[in-house]
Amino acid sequence: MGFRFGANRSDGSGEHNLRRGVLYLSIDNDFKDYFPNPIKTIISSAVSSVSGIPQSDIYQNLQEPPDSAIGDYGWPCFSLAKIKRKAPPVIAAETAGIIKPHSIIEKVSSVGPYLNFTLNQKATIQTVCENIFAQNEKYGSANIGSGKTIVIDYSSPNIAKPMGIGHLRSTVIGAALKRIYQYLGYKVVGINHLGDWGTQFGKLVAAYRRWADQKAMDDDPIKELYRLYVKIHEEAENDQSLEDESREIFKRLEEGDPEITALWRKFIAISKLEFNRLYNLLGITFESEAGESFYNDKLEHTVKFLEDKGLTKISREALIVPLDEFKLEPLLLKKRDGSSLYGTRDLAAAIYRYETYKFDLILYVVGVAQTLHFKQLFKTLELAGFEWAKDCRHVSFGWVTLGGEMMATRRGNIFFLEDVIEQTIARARAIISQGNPDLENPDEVARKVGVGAVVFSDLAVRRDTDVSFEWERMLDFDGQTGPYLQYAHARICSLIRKYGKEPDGRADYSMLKFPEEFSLAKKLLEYPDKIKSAAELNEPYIISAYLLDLAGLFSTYFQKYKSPADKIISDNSELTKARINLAWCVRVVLKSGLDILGIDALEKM
RNA sequence: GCCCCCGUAGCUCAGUUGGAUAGAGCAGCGGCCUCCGGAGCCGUGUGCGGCCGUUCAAGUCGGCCCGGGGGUACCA
Repeated sequence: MGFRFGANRSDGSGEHNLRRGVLYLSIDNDFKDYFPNPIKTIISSAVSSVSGIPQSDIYQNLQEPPDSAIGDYGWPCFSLAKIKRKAPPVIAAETAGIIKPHSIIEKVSSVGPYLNFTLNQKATIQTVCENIFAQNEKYGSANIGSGKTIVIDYSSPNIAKPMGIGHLRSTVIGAALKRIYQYLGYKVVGINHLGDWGTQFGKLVAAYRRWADQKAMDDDPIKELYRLYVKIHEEAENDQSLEDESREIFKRLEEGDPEITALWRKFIAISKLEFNRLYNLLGITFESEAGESFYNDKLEHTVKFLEDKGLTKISREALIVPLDEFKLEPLLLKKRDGSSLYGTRDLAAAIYRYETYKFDLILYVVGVAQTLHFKQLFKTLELAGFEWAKDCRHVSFGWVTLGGEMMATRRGNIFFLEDVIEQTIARARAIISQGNPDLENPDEVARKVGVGAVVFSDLAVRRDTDVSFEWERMLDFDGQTGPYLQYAHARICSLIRKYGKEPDGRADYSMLKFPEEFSLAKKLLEYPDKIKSAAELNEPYIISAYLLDLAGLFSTYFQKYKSPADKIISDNSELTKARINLAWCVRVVLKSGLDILGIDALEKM
């Protein structure tokens, strides 16, 4: 079976780094001294050498002044003032006098307690453009994760329920995180922890036996299973015997009852067909699809292991891991009838995954409702002596609400993901017909735009905020949307097509004198740090927000200068070269970011 | 009951882990194709639920109150 326990075995990388009494993740040090912005690196290095404050602290605290007339980067001197025991404005002024200008940093000044740095426009634009031309689609990538493995548990839908718009969150957040970490050099194992086991199957079988409509099962099996699922939950509200019956059926499934097992297989086959169709549409892939049932033969080992460690006890006829000294509810391992629970299976899964992948970090992209569950799970792993328990993270996300109410399959108030995507594709198709009827592959483009709109809607906000679903907004492709980003990308592609040559990165960047050109360069400079932050916080929306900024700056720039001399493509071939190079860099970053989010960067739309 | 999360513009959301004057999109209104794509751009108003505290500095941290939600033993 290949299943064994490696408690207390060190993998060599999992040192306990203590700061503020918090156990550091094994990958935290990977980020600490990663300074991808060359200009911030120069500034923070200079400030560090005159102040003695660690460069990483300074790098992290460099911020954009409220007005670009003050400077392009600012650093608050309060921490240094405290060390030197002088007033912050005095320290700022003194320090500004010490630090020498540089070819890129043309002015060091102070305003009140802030130390400010003004960049040279030409040197900045040139630096960033040459950087991006040199790295192309690898701009912003890194090898800080080289040799390390991250496991991400995402999507993980439950069998026999259609995928609702709510399930999309785990799926697209997890898939984006996977690409973010891969971009930083980590090996990532994406796992679809299918909900293919548990008492819910007992419920489903009970419902199937009672109310299944064979014709409906043939026509649209997933919808029929959904109907049964909702119905049994409704009926069970007033009929306790249904709950008991369901538990009994699940127990027999766990014991291998052939008839129930056959039904179970049938339900899984139906669901997987539907899931795979959606995964294809969304471009989602996994390295492993070991679902809950996969661990069925490993549960006894797990339970016995915990028993041998003396962590368990019987309470109210159930086998539990008491956690009250940590102010947590107990983790239930076995019901009174001996059957397993999701906690049992998650324990076995975590251990199996560590044994199999030797991960440096494992992320569970699961809704916020399961916060307590993961606290219990991680604490139990810690108590069992697994030092990697500190490398387990619940990456939670908020609810999808509908008119202020939580969407939940059981309540029956969900929208089917497939229906939603169909609608957005249809909307995209309509816009194409109206605005760009000569497009050669309108259906393909409509599909990519529609999917992009849906995916982006879930990646555009912080994970933990609940998102309210509104058709009106989902079908609106204006403003802060996926199609807006795709449109900006397509426009730049169109420009470069018109230019007719492949830009090579060489140009006289001193010719770029517009403030928007400077702003774009500075924005492009931020991209690698955004990737870093997105990984540190496990927040893909950081990339989404950044791309909106970037696309917005470009759109403004593009539309503002319309006179023949100021246009990107003008009679002045040297100037055109420089401008096209900058636009090309914007395109590279837009495409890179969209790729990471899982949205197709279109050349025409 | 106990624990956790959340209240920012009419709506949907940001706010760089405590920093300089709280920002976007949508909706509304008013403008912009002598076209490098109008799925775009420009202009225009209102806001941190309330009170007290911590300190040089609070939308951000702490306490209490009000309001909304979630979790809380055999569902996941």
